[in-house]
Amino acid sequence: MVLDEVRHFSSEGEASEGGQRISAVDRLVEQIRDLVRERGLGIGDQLPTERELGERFQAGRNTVREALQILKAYGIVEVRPKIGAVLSGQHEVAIRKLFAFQNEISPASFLDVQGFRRIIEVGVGDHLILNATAEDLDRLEAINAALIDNPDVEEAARVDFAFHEALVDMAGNKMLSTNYRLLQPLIVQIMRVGKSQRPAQVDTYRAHLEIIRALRDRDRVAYAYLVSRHLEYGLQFVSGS
Amino acid sequence: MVLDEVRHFSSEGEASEGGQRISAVDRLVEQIRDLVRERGLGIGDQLPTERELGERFQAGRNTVREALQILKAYGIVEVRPKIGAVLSGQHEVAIRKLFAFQNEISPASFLDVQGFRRIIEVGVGDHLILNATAEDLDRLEAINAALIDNPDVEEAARVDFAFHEALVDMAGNKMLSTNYRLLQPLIVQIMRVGKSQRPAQVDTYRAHLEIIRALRDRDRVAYAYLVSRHLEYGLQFVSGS
DNA sequence: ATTCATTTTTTTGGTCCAACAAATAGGCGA
DNA sequence: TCGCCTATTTGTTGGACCAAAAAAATGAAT
Repeated sequence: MVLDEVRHFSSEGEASEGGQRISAVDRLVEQIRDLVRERGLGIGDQLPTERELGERFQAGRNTVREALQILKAYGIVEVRPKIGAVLSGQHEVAIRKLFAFQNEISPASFLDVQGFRRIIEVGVGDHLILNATAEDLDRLEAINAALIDNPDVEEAARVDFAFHEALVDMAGNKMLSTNYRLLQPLIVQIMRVGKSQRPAQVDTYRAHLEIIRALRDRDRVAYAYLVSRHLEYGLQFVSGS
Repeated sequence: MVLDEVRHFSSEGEASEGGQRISAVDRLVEQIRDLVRERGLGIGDQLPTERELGERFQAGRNTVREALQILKAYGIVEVRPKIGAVLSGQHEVAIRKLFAFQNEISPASFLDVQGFRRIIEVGVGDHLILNATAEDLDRLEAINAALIDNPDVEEAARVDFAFHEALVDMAGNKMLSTNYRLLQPLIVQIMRVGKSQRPAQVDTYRAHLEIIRALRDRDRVAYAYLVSRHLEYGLQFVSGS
């Protein structure tokens, strides 16, 4: 059965500058982003319904849906039945998820991750030595305290990460914190391995205490040494090649 | 017109453990990933057609398309008209794109990015001082040479980034390189601003030369100082608050 | 007859629509 | 106040058509 109404595509002027033909879906992604910017929408605000978006931007509902899937994968929106698409603050989560999407752990990446951490955590030392307040260090100690008598390996690994995360966050650099958190899944996995032995857990607790003490003493050499040693310690659990 | 064949959904056992109902699209994403794993497909290999995937996994073509949009957003596949979906090695590119998706440049993030770079680039110093070969340094100089007499601001910024990227890559840490590259769009934008003035471009070239010299001399103190100063130099072009 | 260029056919992604299923917000009544 | 009902909206499917590109068929020239 032939439809009476035939749709005519690509009637737009086809800018002289060639470029690859932009798909309707990609165009919609941009248009929806613009819409959000125009209206100054924030997290929690909701977008028009799929049908409305389609009508507004001259696109079919399936096309709108495909665009929304992309926005969803990017963590920009979250779609709930009946409610529609609402602006979501899950952007960073999406990045993290994507980052760990096919990053299987290999012995080599163990070394890489620890090397990365060493550069970061030693690197923030200068700033921490100068600017860490007593409250900051108390907070570190509070986090560290949750490490002892924690029978759950998974939970202990999480606390361990929280300690190092807090350390990095104290540098007050958003990019730094974001990048460090990106490796969270990998780091936690390394920690999980280390935490399976009980004595190791106590060693971790003590190493953290020493690091805090170095910060209190504003001893940057000791800090750098202790952090390096602590991270190398974690490697001993990796079955070497 | 009522369809003769009525589809019956959710006939699968509905695992006792509640959990949120998995959408058909998400299920398809997993199934396609499994398919790739099963067949041991690598980059460049192509997936079945959308219609085939739909038939194989009992899903409509639109559903398959939505799943493919997600895989595409993740950089797992690349869809070419007529060819179909082919496995893509653009995973990292996708991460980078996603990372820069809503990271608008603000004066604050300028500072953040430069601070992050300082920690990284200074941090790799120890390794470079010890392990950089003459060939490595020659390569750096070759890249740097492309900086002079380059009238195109965009191209000069790219070369500038390539220099710093090579520096970081020389550390031989994949995680480090990946994370550094993540900031590429932001860094290049900073550089673009700096390159708009001609004298700044020459200054950049000279600063790079000094850094290379410090590495040749295996002078770690000079290296750290020069890198820090070079990165701070870039900040002077940011219109302060 | 073979080879190359051209035309036609087929295949496949891109887009849209109509229909129905499922979920739920919001109204309505007990 | 509580529970039910309805209307609306997303979730999913099948079908139709278009455009582009590959594949196949055709034909001409050597």
